[in-house]
Amino acid sequence: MRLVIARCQVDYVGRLTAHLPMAQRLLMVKADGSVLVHSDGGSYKPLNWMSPPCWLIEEPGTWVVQNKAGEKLVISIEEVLHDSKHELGVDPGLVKDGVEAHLQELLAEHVTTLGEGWSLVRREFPTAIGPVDLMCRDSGGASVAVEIKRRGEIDGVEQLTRYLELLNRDPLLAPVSGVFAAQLIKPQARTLAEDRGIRCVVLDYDTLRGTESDDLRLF
Amino acid sequence: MRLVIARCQVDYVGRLTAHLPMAQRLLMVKADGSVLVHSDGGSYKPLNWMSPPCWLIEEPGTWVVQNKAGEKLVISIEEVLHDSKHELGVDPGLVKDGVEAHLQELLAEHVTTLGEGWSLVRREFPTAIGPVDLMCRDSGGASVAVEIKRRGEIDGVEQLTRYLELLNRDPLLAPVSGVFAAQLIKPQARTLAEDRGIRCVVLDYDTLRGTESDDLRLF
DNA sequence: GAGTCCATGTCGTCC
DNA sequence: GGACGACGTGGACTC
Repeated sequence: MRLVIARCQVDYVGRLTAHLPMAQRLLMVKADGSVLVHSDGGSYKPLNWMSPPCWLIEEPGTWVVQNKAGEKLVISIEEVLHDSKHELGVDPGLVKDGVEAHLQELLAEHVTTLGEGWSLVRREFPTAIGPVDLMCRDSGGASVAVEIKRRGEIDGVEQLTRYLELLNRDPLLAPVSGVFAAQLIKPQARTLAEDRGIRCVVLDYDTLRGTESDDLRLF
Repeated sequence: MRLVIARCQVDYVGRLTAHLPMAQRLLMVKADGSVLVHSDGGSYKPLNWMSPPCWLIEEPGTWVVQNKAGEKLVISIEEVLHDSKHELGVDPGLVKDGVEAHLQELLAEHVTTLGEGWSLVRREFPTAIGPVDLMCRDSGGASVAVEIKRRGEIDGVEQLTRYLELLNRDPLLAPVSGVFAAQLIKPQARTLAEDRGIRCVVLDYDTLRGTESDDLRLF
């Protein structure tokens, strides 16, 4: 990784056109050739950048970074205040927990959270327009499609509605009802869902995990 | 801005839980207290970070960055390989061109691109669930709601569908038809749109801009 | 503050 | 490689 602090001006031409006037910034050149232009504030997003795979051509006072698609980043350098290189090696990568995939696993294992006597047909139940998170049967044997979200918003309700519309055309499955399950359900999403006859269920991640721990403790 | 190259381990606890094993990385501390942890590859997104406003408490071998919401980033430092500080000053900021807002402007000025004799009622036509990009009248005086996207995907069709459903309840406007206009329309979005009686129009940014230039040349 | 929508979104995964 | 959905989405803008 190369770190350069420089007074520079940056122009990007690609999916859009963008210009950064002359000012002092950090230029970060990663081992894969990608370049990031950071200011001393804002958030984690650089002011400008080029993602790998891309190539940096360095001339005195001008860097040109290009990718295969023809997007181009031109950096004009007026003054270099710092320039250092560092060997970091390959990163072992991030380990995450608590995301939707895990919620789905937990709920699949404890499908009775949704109703007494319910059973799981399968996770990622395939349809022509994409997989339904969980397909279940309720205690009466009726099909229920379950959409799981961390944050339940209007998009998720639309998604489940599309699935239900399609699934209910299949005479082997119909009638299929819907459950919208999320750690947090926004009021507007709840209103839309209930208006469409979709049941809303708020999930508690710790309780689901706790249930799992309890199960394990039985052995 | 402070740049530290260090062998470190990072743990984030907040909206999710994430862990980075011990390895060499760049730690960037910005003037506003925000912290970014970068590896020597990937793209512009840091492996881990804390956005401002947040506070860094530095102890020997351990940094703790926290925000008001209680999210926490704990960085355990085993070895420091580089540590430098730089005064960058405030950045003048980025100037952009070619985004959706500009597409909307251009199409609003050249609404006849959509059809002979069409006229613009208004941009950002207000509805209870959000503004419609363009409200037009066709040559016969019928209302047309236009949704503009840079990339036309399924979400955009759903959005326009919601607007149309609402607008068609208004006897003063109904019947309202829909146009889905985008620089690129994904096949699935096109299928869904046309299935719902929504017309799809592919926009050419340069042609729209060219049309504008021609107009200007007349003066 | 909540709701809504754009983004050079980026990122993973599945096909 | 393309399509699709999640994201610690972030950020801007409206009400």
